[in-house]
Amino acid sequence: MARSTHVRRPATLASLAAELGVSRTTVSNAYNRPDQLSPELRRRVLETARRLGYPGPDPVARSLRTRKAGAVGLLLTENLSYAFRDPAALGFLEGLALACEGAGQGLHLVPVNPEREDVAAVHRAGVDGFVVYSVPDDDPHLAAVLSRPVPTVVADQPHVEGVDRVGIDDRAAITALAKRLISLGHRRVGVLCMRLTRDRNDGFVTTERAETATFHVQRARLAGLTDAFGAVGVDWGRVPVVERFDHSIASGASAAAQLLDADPHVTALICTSDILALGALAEARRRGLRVPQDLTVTGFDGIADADRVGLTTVRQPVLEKGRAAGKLLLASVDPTRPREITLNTELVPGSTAAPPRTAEERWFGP
Amino acid sequence: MARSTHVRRPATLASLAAELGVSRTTVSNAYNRPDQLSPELRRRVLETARRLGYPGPDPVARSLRTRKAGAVGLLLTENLSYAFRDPAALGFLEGLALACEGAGQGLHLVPVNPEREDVAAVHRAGVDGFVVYSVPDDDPHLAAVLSRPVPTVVADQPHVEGVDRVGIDDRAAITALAKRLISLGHRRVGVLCMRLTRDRNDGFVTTERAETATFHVQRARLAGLTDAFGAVGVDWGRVPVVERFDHSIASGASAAAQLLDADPHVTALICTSDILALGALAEARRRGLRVPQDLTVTGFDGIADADRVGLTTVRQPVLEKGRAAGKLLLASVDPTRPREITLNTELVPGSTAAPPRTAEERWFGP
DNA sequence: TGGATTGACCGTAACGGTTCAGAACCAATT
DNA sequence: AATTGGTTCTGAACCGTTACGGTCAATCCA
Repeated sequence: MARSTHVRRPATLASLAAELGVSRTTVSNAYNRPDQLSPELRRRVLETARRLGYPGPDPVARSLRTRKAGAVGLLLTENLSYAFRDPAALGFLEGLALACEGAGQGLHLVPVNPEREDVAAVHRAGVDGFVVYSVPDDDPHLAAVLSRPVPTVVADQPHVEGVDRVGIDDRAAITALAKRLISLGHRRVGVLCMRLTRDRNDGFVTTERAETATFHVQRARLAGLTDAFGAVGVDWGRVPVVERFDHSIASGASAAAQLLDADPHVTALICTSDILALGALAEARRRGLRVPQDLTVTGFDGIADADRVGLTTVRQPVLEKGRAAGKLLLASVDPTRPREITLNTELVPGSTAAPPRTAEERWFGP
Repeated sequence: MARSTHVRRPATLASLAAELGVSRTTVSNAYNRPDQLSPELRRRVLETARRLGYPGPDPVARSLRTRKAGAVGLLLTENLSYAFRDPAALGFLEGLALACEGAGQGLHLVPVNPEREDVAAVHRAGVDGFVVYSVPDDDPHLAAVLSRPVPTVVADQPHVEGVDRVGIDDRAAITALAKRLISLGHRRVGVLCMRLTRDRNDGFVTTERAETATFHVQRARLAGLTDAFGAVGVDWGRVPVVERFDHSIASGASAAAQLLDADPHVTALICTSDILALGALAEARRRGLRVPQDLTVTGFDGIADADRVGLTTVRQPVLEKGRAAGKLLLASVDPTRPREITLNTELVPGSTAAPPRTAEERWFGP
């Protein structure tokens, strides 16, 4: 297989037109509106194009003129590469890709380094709109996106007034999970959560920090837990909450260790993500704690691996979320579209939650 | 959090300049070359910009002028959404994203429908170059990519003269695996392979079809097997090869079933991908065949799930491949760059390969 | 037959920037 | 006093295309 010869970049629509002795409009029409010129002339145009090595209208110039880039930008909190490792993000991406594909739109992943505040990449992206996936309230990249005159849809977080959004009711979802644990008898629980702010803070979380977290989703989930346990008289100020900046199984394990070391009497570890919960399970195993007999562990998201190990969790429709975000964005011209989509979640009973052992059982076995 | 007021689209670099009574050049410099104007004036420019709701230089117009889009295009065979499900593709994507990120380049996923021959999306993508991942020799989208005057790197397949490429030595890699099976004593083997052409052909593969497959990688792998088994006198024409269009565990299972139904005496199933091999394992389990005692199964790729089940396979560095492709593309200006990168593979012994049972063992147990 | 319609094509004006070669000005040096 | 150098800003060309509003001749219809 040989590659066709490559002219350096001489041919343009204008040069083609000159060569043919027709107007640029006509050449343009040959490509974009075949019905606007005779088949014979069109054939000649296309053939001359081939002969001159003209690759067809330049996409960038076209975009400038038509004010359409044919692509949707995607902004993520994490490094791009991270998105390909986190199952929930991946599901979202798949759904978004599906929507884009359906509309013939490209998907432009914007390269941002979450550590640095370099916002230039956002300004450089030639896109017709942005989907912003799960970033903190004060993300400078988000601000840069919003400053651009293109429609934007936020997925999950944050809530921004006047900006379309798709997500779930995190607070209600985790409240339902908490109520289940409460009805099982758990009162002394611990919480593992994902990062609450842009700054790293691996360790225990004060009530104030929990309430002022700039990651809305985490804030809402913690608030949901406060709701549920507060309603049955648990003093939330005394509930240990451990935060981890990195979202990984190893983080979950170390957070669980830190929490269990500090408070060995907790009967349940409530994790705000499945990944953290998988880490907690690993740590429990390492300590010889049986789940759920000795310790209840719950997650959030409903990823495949959670399913595999029978994790008690909340399933959210991540793929559907991605697709909804894409559709919402692509429907931006339609003033009757919904401005906010809240998807349903589902409690997954799993097998990692059970009633806590009584004091007696603790000492004498079940 | 409230969104800043949004002007419809009045402000442009020119209007800003007019408002300020300076030239467009100066406004442009305020954004791109701060050292070219006094700090005071720059401050005024930026402040007026904010006041007028000017979002900064339009990325598309800038791209037109500078001839840089700041993004790399990625072309895949499958639907975009598929890429997020196939572990090998995912690893590649992660590596590619890493490379792009490092260079501050966006990653533009081109939406192609492999069923249709709609090549327009390729022409519409405003990118500085393309990475083409694993497409058939005769893919029209690839042809469209090559017709564009931008650098291109092909990953895996096909081999195109004059086009940079990164991949592995599929033929040698699978030959090594085959030799291992041969040394274990396998002579009667079956093969499960991925699609060989753009057309669906679920079923047995003739020698001719294998040799003329338009998916170069599959062709090379089958050829590698022919090499190895031919060398020990196995008549390759008699070796059953089953092809599946869809790449999924279910496909692997059904292909294994089809093969085992037709030839129950094979002692090993050689699969050209781990996914297919996982399906073969499932089918073996369903039939009550113990692996590796009753049946040897091998894969190719070295995905995480293969590792988990101890599959005998060939590991290829998918992430590294993606990164190499990205780097190669981004180094296109450098004439001393390598034009082709062949990465190393590694035989993973695993635990799904063992010597075949003898006829006696078959009847009387091991 | 004559007015209206249609088909095929064209000229001009954007689209919104960047770039480069200077101009204007001022201070310092020769 | 003339030269040099540096800073700050400008004018005009250019990037390659498509939208818009035509022109002009051929065809249609009653």
